[in-house]
Amino acid sequence: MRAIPRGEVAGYGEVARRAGLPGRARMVARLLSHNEDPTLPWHRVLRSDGRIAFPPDAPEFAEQSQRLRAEGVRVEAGRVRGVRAATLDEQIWGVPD
DNA sequence: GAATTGACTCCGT
DNA sequence: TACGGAGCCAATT
Repeated sequence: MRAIPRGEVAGYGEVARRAGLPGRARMVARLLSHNEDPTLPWHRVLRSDGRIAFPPDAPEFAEQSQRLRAEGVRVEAGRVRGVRAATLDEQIWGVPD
């Protein structure tokens, strides 16, 4: 997850796969929900459809959007624009699959 | 050990 | 793009 460059994002599934745990997207989500490490760029992790995983009324939603925008990522109504959310495996790790 | 519960994903409408 | 349904995995009840 820390390998995700500033200003880029990745999906839960992507992260799980790169961690050697295909199909464990929910596990990643669970880890994040319990994570306490402030240096972990959790805000760069989105759902497969490129949207923020929180409901728009959740306080985390605002925080994540803000953090992303602070990195130059365009966020509109909980959806991330300008970055491939589900398939930048290659873009990040140079793995063509 | 069955039922429930998510910061999930895929597919058909 | 939005919805609903089914599948999924691990932790919790």
